[in-house]
Amino acid sequence: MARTYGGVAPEQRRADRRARLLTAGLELFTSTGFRHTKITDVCARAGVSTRNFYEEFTGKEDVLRTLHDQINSLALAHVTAELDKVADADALTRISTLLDVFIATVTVDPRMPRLNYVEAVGVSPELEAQHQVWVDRWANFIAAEATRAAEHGVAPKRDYRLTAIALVGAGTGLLREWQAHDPPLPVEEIGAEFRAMMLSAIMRPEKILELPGNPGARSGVEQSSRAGARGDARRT
Amino acid sequence: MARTYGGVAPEQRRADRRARLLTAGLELFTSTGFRHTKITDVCARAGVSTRNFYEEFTGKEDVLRTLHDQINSLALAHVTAELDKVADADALTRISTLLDVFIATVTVDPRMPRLNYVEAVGVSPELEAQHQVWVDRWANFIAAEATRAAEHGVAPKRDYRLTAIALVGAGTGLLREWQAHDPPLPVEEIGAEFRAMMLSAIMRPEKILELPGNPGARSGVEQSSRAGARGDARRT
DNA sequence: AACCGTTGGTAATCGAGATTTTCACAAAGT
DNA sequence: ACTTTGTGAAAATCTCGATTACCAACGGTT
Repeated sequence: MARTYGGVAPEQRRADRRARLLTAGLELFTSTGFRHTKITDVCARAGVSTRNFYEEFTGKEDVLRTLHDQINSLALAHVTAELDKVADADALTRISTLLDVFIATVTVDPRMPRLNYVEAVGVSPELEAQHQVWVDRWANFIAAEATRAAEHGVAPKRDYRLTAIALVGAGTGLLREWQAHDPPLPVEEIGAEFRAMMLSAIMRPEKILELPGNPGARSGVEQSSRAGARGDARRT
Repeated sequence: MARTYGGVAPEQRRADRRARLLTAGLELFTSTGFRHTKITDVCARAGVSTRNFYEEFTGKEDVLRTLHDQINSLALAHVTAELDKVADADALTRISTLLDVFIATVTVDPRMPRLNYVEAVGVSPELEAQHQVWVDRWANFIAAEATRAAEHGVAPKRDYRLTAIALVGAGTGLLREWQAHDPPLPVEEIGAEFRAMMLSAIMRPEKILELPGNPGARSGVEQSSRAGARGDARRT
């Protein structure tokens, strides 16, 4: 067993087919849409037989999950690499770096945000779990940098977990719009907005605003539990 | 034609079935997941035959689109109603109101954000278009309030379109996490975070930060077009 | 009370696409 | 050259769910 075929090792041939399937999947999922792409379409475009498909993946979703992971991993790798290079820069520079590299990486190819933020949503519990994991990772990243900024005295010392989650959401929203809009939104403006929002969210004072006399909105709409509605979220 | 059956007019019976189908759809789409719910499931739970189903809807997606629209419309109605009540309050109070009412409305039932931000994503071009329309509406709303704040001198005069889109994304992200997390995130903290982020994003100065000497990240990663990387996005 | 038009539920059809199996070939070892 | 075995294409099967068609029941009408 394990002979070399066609000049290349079987391992290599396998890897090639797998790579081609992933490429085809990325292309079709983001154009036809995941729901409407058939396995045979992917196989046809990749030049791979269905038999080989099932040798590599358990089904369509498996391909999607792999792509989703790949894209996030790629971005994370780029970000960590850059962050290492500016290991001892000031905190705000590091945050800007994190963000610039992230945006730069995923906007290289509009199919990446499309797959990550549109096609891979609401497909299966497994994929939702995977999404959850990545949101956590990115949020932790952001929170860690924010904490660092706080230690350097350029941001207040507080819990940044929710802020980080909201920032991940902001980035997701911007990128989803970016890839959907026609005419396309300029990448530079997306990046600038994301950066400004992140910096202002991190550097903002604990109490943004003490509402005068009338404290916020209060009326007809049935409201579940409205404690802490004046911005006094706090931990510990 | 048009007799009264079972005591009620046929119109009424139709409307009832339609309503029951929508309720069943909301329940099943958010538990089983849209992909994996079958039309017959919806019919069974609603106590409606497939024949009647096709009298009301063209298919599963039609139900989903209707629900998506309903939820957004509900939230918008609540928000505009409240905003009218504080028509001449100061700008920041209005913004807080907008936000509080929105959060209060959609967190009444976790199935709403689940359907809106998870199940209804990446299903079909039509649904994506509908999503786009709603993002635009909400973003315009936010941008209008921000502009109002600027006119009152509590925020800089600038273009708030992208900021508004990012804020919509932030809200989406927070709510998606909220409905997915176990143990659940406290609603009050979500609201507080969203409000703080919105206020700091709107009130932030034009130039958040002039990067010192080394201007941001620049290196290995291939970058598409990096003009404006120092935050000089501007219109007109 | 018999009739007719409308309505609803059930059961059959129909089609699409995923998964498996078969078959022929090609390449390596002997 | 011959056998053996991995490999790929295509065809066959097989399952599932959407859609349609049919039949029964019901209520008002005469």
